[in-house]
Amino acid sequence: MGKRKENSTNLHNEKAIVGRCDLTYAVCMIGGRWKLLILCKLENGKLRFSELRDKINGITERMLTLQLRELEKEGLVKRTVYAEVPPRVDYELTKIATELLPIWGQLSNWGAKHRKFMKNQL
Amino acid sequence: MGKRKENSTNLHNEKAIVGRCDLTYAVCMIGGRWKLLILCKLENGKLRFSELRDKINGITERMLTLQLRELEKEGLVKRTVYAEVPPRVDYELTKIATELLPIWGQLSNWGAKHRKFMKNQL
DNA sequence: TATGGTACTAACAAATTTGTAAGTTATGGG
DNA sequence: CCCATAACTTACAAATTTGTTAGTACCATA
Repeated sequence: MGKRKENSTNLHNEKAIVGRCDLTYAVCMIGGRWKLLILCKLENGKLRFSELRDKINGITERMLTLQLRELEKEGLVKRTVYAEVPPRVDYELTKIATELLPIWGQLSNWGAKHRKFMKNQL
Repeated sequence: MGKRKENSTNLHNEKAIVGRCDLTYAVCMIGGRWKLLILCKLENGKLRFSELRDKINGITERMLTLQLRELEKEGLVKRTVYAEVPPRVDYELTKIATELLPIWGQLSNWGAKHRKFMKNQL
């Protein structure tokens, strides 16, 4: 997002953990505040910047841009720019990102179950 | 971890997202720097505080405490205190946490695959 | 010539998470 | 009485993420 400081313990720890653990690596990849939401919106096909912005309640253009840029770097979304005026850009999931979908389904089910479970604890 | 500020846009956004999306809810739950590592160490049974600390390279006692406390609140680990001196405390996964294990397996595989894929991009 | 729409970027501020360093508690053994 | 030990706390500082506000470029159209 902003650039990170080289030589911080923080960065060092993160690298050490992510470097060893594929699970943490995978989870870090989708760890930003809005990333999962963005990816979910793209499940059914391409969307342009403004469509994403309008579908995601509360996100600012800055945040949308930042998270899309990261997702792009990570190879999870593909960005296509059309040479038009006014500009048009669209985003879609990459192949490897779509392979996450079934896993998300399961995680999501688990989440729903956990949520109910916690409610009953009150 | 530290208490969060009521009425911040930040908190508000998080609540709104997590409130609606089971997937984000599930991912947030394991989102701290050290949480997955801790949970993984507990896969094979109970461990005491000092054992966790020693098995997790680079973690400080403060961080270990914080993350364990959250995991406990979230119902993912169970904490047991023995009335001894010096104190003894151990931690174990709860039932609902163990239901995540197969999903982690898949995510982890995906992570490994993605990592290879990215290497080949260079 | 002024306007409008789209997809951004820049500068700054606030909130949140993570790390550092130094205590604290209680008690059994010497 | 003093010390060691395990499992924490506390106060503070640094790093990182998120949010706010105000711009930018482009050119077809009015």
